[in-house]
Amino acid sequence: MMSTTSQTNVNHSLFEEQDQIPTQMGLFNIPFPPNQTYPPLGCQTGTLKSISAIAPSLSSATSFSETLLSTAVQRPREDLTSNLLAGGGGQLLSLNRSRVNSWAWEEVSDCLMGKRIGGDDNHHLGVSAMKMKKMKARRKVREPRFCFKTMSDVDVLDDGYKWRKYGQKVVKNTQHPSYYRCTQDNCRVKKRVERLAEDPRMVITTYEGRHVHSPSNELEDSQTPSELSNFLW
DNA sequence: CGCATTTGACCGGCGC
DNA sequence: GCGCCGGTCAAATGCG
Repeated sequence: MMSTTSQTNVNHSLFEEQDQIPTQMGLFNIPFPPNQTYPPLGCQTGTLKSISAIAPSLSSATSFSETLLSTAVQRPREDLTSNLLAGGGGQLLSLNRSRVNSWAWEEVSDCLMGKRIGGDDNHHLGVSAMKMKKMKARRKVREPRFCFKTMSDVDVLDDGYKWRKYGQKVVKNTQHPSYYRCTQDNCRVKKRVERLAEDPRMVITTYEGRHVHSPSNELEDSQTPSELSNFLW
C-alpha cells in the first residue's frame, strides 16, 4: 500500500473531466495522492462535519461547500447532478442520491440541517447471532452512507481507521468492489471500495455508519473529541 | 500459530 | 411470483 510512490500526481483538469461521468451515489471527488492525507481541494467554504465521524483525517483536511451539499442532498437525482455540474463550478464536488440510499441520504440531510438523528434503536446484533435474524435486523437499520471518488492507485485509502475485508463481489458497472468492516469491536462501520469501470484510476469509497471510537492512528488530528463525532452521525 | 484475506454459497430485496 | 443482483457469511487458504 505504501509502496506506491508519488506516481499518482493529482490532475485537476482530469478531475473536472471525470465530473462529467454520472456518478452512482453521493460522490465527493477528492483527489488523493498516495502518502498524503486528503488534501483540501476545490471548494473552500465549510467543512462537512459529518465526515469526521467516519474519516477524521479526511474531514479535517477536506473542505467543501456544505451548503451546496445540503442543498444537493434534498434534490432528485437528475436535478441534482446537473445542478452541481453546471452551476457548481466547485470543480471537485459531485453528489447525487440513489434510490438505494434514499433513507440514508435523508439522514445525511438531517445531519447537515442541524437536526439530530433519532435515538439509538439501531441496536446491533452480535456477530455470533443467528444469521437469519441478523440479516433481517440489519436491513432496517441501514446506516447513513456517503461516498466519494478519488484518483488513486491505492484501493484502501488511509482514513485513520483499521479495516478488515469481509467480501468481494463482481457486480455490474464496476469492477469487483471490496467490502470492509471496521476492526474495532463494537464498531459496525463498513466501507465499500470499488474502481470505476470507465476509469480504473478512480476509486470510489463508500462509507456506511458511524464510528463509535476514535481512529486507531490518532496522530495529527485528534482534536475532534470522539463524542462529538458520534453526535454528528 | 494466529490473524487477515479469499471465495463460493447463501439470502433478502427489488424490478419485471 | 420469479429471477436477478448486491451484500454478507464463513470455511478455506495465505501470510507474517
